[in-house]
Amino acid sequence: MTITNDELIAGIEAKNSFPLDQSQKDAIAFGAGPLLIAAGPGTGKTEVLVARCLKFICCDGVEPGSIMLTTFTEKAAQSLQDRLAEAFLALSGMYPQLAAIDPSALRIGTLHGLCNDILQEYRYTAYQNLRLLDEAESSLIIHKAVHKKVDDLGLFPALYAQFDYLFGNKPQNKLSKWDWAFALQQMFGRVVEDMVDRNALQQAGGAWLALSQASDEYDQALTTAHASDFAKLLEHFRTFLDTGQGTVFLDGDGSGVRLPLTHVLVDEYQDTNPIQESIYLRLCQSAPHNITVVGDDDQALYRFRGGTVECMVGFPPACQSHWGVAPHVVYLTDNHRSNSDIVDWCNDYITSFPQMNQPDVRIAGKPPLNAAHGSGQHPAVSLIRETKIDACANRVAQLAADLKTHGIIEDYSQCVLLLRSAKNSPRNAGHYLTAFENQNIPVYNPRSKDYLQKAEIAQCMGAFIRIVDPQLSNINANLSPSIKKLVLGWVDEYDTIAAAHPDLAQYVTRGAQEIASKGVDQRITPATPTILYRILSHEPFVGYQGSPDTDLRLSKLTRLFESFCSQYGRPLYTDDTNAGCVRVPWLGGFYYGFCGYLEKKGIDDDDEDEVVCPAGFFPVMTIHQSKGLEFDFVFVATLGQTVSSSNAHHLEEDLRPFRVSPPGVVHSIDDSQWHDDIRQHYVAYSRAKHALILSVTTGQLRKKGHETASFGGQGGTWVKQNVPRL
DNA sequence: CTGGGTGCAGTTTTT
DNA sequence: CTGCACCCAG
Repeated sequence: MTITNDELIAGIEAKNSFPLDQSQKDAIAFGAGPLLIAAGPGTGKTEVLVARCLKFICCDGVEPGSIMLTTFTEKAAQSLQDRLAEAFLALSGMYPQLAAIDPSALRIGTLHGLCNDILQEYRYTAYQNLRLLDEAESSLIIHKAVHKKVDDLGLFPALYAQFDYLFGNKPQNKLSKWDWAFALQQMFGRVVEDMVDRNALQQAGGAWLALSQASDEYDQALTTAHASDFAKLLEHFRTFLDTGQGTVFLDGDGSGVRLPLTHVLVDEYQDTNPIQESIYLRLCQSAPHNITVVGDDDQALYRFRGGTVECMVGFPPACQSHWGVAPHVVYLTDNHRSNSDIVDWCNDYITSFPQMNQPDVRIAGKPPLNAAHGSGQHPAVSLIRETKIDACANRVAQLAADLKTHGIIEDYSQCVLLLRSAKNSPRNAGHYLTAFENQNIPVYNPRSKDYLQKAEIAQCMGAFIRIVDPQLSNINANLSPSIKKLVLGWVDEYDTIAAAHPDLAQYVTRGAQEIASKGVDQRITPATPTILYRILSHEPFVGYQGSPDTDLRLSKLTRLFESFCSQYGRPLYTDDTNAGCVRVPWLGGFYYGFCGYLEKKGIDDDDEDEVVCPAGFFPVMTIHQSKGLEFDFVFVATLGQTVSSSNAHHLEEDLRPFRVSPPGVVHSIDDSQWHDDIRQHYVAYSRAKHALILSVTTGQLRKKGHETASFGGQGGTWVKQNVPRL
């Protein structure tokens, strides 16, 4: 029924048609107990994780239903699932004895997804009939319900005094309700994700007590709304694990109906947060603690959402203190991605900073990357340097065009331009986008699209406003200029298309008339979200259907609007005192709450397809987006920024003394802001296969190693090689 | 190449 | 308010 480890390795190698290196084999074949795989960029960590999972199933005879495999994003989970299925298919073709195995019972997904499934599956009482809120919906609840409670309790001054960094530089008297809502949301999330002890907060008094009281109000609001947010989901799951039902989940029911959970594999462990760490350690509490964690401590990018590399760096001591065993550690160092000059450069870069050589910053004993490929003929790491950004941008675009005309690349999608922010503004992608346009190079930049300016959104919102507030009489002086501008822009957009779409115009006018004809406090039909759906059932919206972008954008809008309506009341009523007018408080909520959220936070376009970049286009993306990807020619720009701390750094530090389980590894804000900035550059630089080209202005280059993380810790003296002109 | 002044714009993102 | 791009003077 099973195969040997050697057969498995041979099978994987035959499928890939290239051999695995020795550390990859070691990682795949390691037996029972905790395993830490420290995998540098391009070392095949996903391959190893998939193979190790197959080893459990095909060699050790572990029931697939006893294995849990988690990753960080939905997209990564999907790709893991695909690769596992593909590899298993190949293996069972080679080894017929595997045919009896059904790998579909394996639990693969994001931790959030799996926790949600399991809690539903076990009908966990505290999680029954709860609606899982996305970030926007949770903001709306805080804006609507929690803000006022916190204000009534008089907690704002204490909270502002302690958490002023969450408000930029705004003085307290200038803060809007949304400023508070977003700040509170960050605090609440952090309290849960860092497993902060509420009792300890209470006893500390002052701002800490205020935070604890505010968090209670949020909990109350969630209970009232029968809802949970992402962080609370994990909290529920963590609690569940210590209940009787949780014991059944962990140990099985003995009858074989519920299988015990015996093997856990975690990808991207460097981005794990404390509550996730606690879940993983609890899942593997039974000996022999079969947990495999994979990641690269040098590529941690997600501190802003609670991830702390310290979980990964501190994994060996955590195993030691929880279970009294040290994990086996395997380093994957053979880089199969980049030309050896780039590998050398990356090794130099990451080690050139004294900050990275402090203890407990990187995993102990981590060797440098080892290039599996040789170097090419052309310079692999080079510099485009001009005095101004637009000149840099022109040279990048020129070089891209030249690469294409000289046949060095076949398609622009073999390249990428990496930036911290891909927004279309002069500070960010702006100059580059114009330069590409001038060279007639088509650009793929999903993050530069501005959702709210899209015609279909504007037309739909404009039509809705013309129904509920036809004279725009509730857009008063108190509404902030930016919200007003957004809303009036929508109405304009609708007005200009109304004549060309008489059916829609008629529906809108009739709707408005119907409201106008009602007396005070009359119910308006249909239900509020339905009005939006009816608008969308007319032209031009019907004609938009079938375009995936547009569909997705509109469905995002309707989902958010529904959630707004469930908070602010539906159906609509006419006002108590003004006949023929929608309730003024509702309109206030609509403009300040709903439109305010859209204005302040914006909405992102989803990139729906699996393709990284469509053929023929030159991709422009954020470094975050590029994580896990590779490109032949990598251009990196927006370099040279001063290293600075984020809200996440401060919240993490402020709440650390109150954590249920204090972290084993701690760094000061001054240090960790450097670590994070260096890691971000490292991710960017290590994407390149054939060539890495830095695009910098002389001004940016003037900053020395002690001012910016962009150019290495020795004052950037090793960035010498100018890119040759073709 | 560097010091210093002016004017303007204003992160990253996943569940 | 801060920090970056850009400009000018030496």
